[in-house]
Amino acid sequence: MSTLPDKTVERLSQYRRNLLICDAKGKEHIFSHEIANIHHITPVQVRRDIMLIGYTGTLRKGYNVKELVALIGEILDKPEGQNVAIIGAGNLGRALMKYFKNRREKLSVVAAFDNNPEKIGTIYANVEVFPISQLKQIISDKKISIAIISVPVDNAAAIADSLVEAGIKGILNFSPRPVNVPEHIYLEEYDMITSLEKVAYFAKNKN
Amino acid sequence: MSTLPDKTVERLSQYRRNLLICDAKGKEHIFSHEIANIHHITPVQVRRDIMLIGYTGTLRKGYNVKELVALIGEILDKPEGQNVAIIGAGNLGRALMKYFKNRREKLSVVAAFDNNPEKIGTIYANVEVFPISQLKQIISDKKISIAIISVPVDNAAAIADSLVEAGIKGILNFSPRPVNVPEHIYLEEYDMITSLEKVAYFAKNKN
DNA sequence: TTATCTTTGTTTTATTAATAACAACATAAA
DNA sequence: TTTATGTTGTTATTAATAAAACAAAGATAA
Repeated sequence: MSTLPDKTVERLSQYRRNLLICDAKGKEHIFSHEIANIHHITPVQVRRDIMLIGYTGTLRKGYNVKELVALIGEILDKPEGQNVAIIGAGNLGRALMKYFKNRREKLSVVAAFDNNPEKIGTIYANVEVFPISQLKQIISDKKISIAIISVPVDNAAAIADSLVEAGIKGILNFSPRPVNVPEHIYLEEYDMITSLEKVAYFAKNKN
Repeated sequence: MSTLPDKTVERLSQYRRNLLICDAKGKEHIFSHEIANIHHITPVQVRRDIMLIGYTGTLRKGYNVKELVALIGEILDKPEGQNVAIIGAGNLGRALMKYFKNRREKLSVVAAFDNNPEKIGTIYANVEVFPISQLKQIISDKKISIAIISVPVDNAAAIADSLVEAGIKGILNFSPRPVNVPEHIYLEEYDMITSLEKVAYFAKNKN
C-alpha cells in the first residue's frame, strides 16, 4: 500500500474510533452516509477513503463494522506495536497520559519525562515519570519510537534535539513554537493558541 | 476585508506569536525568509499571506515587526475583545487556562465550568470554576462568545447543545467525538488521538 | 418479469492551497 | 553612471483535496 493522503489517514483514525463504539453497541453494518453524518462530511468522501484502503462493502447492508475496523487497523497500526513517550508531565502531559491509557493495543504510552523532582518516580495513568536526563537511555531500553512534546515553549527546542539524538521516528509537538528536526523524522505540530485564535476570527463576524 | 483562507488565518496567528518574540528581543525588521524558516514554510507563502492582508514591506529591510503585528491584530482581533469559557476543568482544561492566561489582550478566558463539587469555586490561573448548571447565566452575564469543550467524551454532546442555547458564537471541541451545532456557529474540532495515530502511521515506515 | 429504489465504487470536475516564476525596485558596488 | 544583488508583490502554474456525477448491482415491490 503506497502512502495514503494525509487527510485520509486522519479520517480513518476518526472512523475507527466511532466504528468501535458502533461495534460495542452491537451494530454489525453501517452505511457510508451514517459514517458521514457522524463526522460532518459527505458520504462520497467516506466511500472514497474506504476505496483507497481497498475495502468493499455490500450493496444493501453497507460496510461490515468489524471487518472495516480490522482493515483500518492493518493500515494504520504497526503489527508489532509502537511505544510512545510523553515529555513534560504538567497538566497537558497528564491529560495526554489519561487520554491514551488503554486506548489502542498497538500504541502504548510507556514512559513520561519531567524535570520537576517531585514528579519523578510518580505514576500517573499507569505511566511512570522519569528524569529528562534519562531520556536517551529509556527511549532505547523501552524501544520508544514516538514522542509527544508537552513541555513549556522555552524547553521544546532542546527536547526535540535530544529526541532526534535518541533515535525517535515521529514527534508530535504541542508547544507553540515550531521545532527543527531532520527530514527522516516525521513531525506534526499542533498549536492550541492558533486553534483558538482561528475560532475567534471566524466567530467574530457571526451575527 | 473579505474572509481570508483558513490556512492563512492559522499562519497569521503563528506569525504574530513569533513576531512578538522578535519584537521583545528588539528586532525591528524581518525578512520573509526569516519568518519562513521559523515556520518551516517557503518565503513565498509568507509574502503571499502578508499580501492578502494588504501590508507592504520595504525592499531592503523587509517588514517592520511592530507594524506587522499591529496589522495582524487588526485582522484577527475584535476591537472590543472576545471572552472565552472553558468547559471542563480537568487536566486538559487547566492546561488550557494556564496556556491562555494573559496571552492576548483581546482574547480572555473569563470563566471555567465543571461538575465536580470540589472544583467549583476554586480559581486556577486567575479563572474561577463555576458549576455547569450556571452555564447559560454566566455566559450571558460575562458576555462570553467563545467556548472550549474539554470534558469527557460522553458529556460533550450535551455541553455543545447548552452552549448553542446560551448563544455562543464559536466552539473549539477537544473531545474525540464530533459534536453537532447549527450552521451559524463556527465549530473547530481537534482530536489528539487522531494526531498521534497520524504520527504513528507516518513514522511507521521510517527506517 | 419488470420497474424502482438505494447504495456502492470510480471517474470527472471543482475548489482550495502551495509553489514557481518573474517584474519592479532599491541599494551597493564597480 | 552602470551593473549586480537581493528583496518584495503579484500573477501563473501545479498539486492536493473535496465534491459531483454516474454506472453497476442487488433488493424490493408492482
